[in-house]
Amino acid sequence: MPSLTPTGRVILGMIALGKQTGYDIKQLVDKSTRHFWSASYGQIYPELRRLEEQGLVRGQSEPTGGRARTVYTLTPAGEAALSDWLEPAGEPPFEVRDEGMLRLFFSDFGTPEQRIGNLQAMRDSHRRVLTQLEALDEHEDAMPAGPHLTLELGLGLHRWFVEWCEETERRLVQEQRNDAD
Amino acid sequence: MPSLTPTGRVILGMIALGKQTGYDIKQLVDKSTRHFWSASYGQIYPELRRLEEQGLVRGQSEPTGGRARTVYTLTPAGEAALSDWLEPAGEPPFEVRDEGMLRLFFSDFGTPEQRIGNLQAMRDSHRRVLTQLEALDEHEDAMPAGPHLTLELGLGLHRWFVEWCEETERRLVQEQRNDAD
DNA sequence: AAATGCATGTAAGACGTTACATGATTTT
DNA sequence: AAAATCATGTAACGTCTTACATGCATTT
Repeated sequence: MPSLTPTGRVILGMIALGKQTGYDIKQLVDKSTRHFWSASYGQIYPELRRLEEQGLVRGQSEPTGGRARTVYTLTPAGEAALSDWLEPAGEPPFEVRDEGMLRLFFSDFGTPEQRIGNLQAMRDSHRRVLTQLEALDEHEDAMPAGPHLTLELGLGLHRWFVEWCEETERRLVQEQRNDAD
Repeated sequence: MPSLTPTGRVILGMIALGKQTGYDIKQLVDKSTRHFWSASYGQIYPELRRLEEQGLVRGQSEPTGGRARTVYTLTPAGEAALSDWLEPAGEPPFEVRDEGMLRLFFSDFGTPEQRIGNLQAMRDSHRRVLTQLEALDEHEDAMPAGPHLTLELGLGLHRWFVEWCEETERRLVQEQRNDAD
């Protein structure tokens, strides 16, 4: 049996959470896991069909009026696959792709102003994510423990990032002033 | 003129830093940017040729004894492209793919032990990265400001992660005890 | 003599986004 | 009547990893 693809993992979980259509799944991904795990329609719909072929989900046509609609549920095999995957296993893949950091890394080839500008751009982008996460945090009470944990983690992480950028910016500005003397 | 591909960006910068061969570039990527920007041989070698076609780098054959070796340098156009890209521009792409967090997110479908186990696995993986970064930090003095900044950022980030995991683990264990009463 | 490091490369496939297309339903 | 939302899907393209293959040079 072929193992779950990356997008397959999130889909299975989202169906377990009660999301029924590809559209629903995408909505929730954008709202809740986007900051550490994203997915696009171009992945979701084909993957749903693959999961069905593998017998992990079952889709039933349930139109809303004249609008086509396929509702998915987990099969017992799907529940088992989700359960298996939830078992802690070695180092879980962790990846970051941060172009702001890459610009910082090569910032010796630019001006001090560019370096600080890039730092500010990073700060702004983390602030923006933070604002979005803070909006979600207001329905905190209606949230299961798992989603709540990752929300807290995201909030803490981006707050830390913003602070680091601010602190570093102050330090660089200070150093620049000292050099001017 | 076609814009720089993701891998193209890091290659151009690495050549500017004095790395001459595909092999050298890969070594430095693994040592220094891996934690926020990775690249594989399968990308690097073809991309070097594309960059040459675009006139951004120039390759010259400089064998070491009987061993083939191609040494790359930036052309003026390549320097300009690097310089352009270094200019702060909007929100720099930032992506995280964290399977540990995804497991946490769905942890309501598992046992409390699994949740804690996954938290510990996350902690361990961040500790491992931390150890690697700390080893690099010892040659701190010989490091340009840019690379030094990103190293500090990586150290702080993974330290924060480890602490968050530890703190959360304590809290979860505590709650589990309370529930047992 | 063997192991490690230097050096280059490719083929296959997995993974992903973007942009486009379509049309019904609900809200304003 | 228009705009927003619900709902599904595909084609093209871009990107990336993995696994494999090759062979010289240097160190042990």
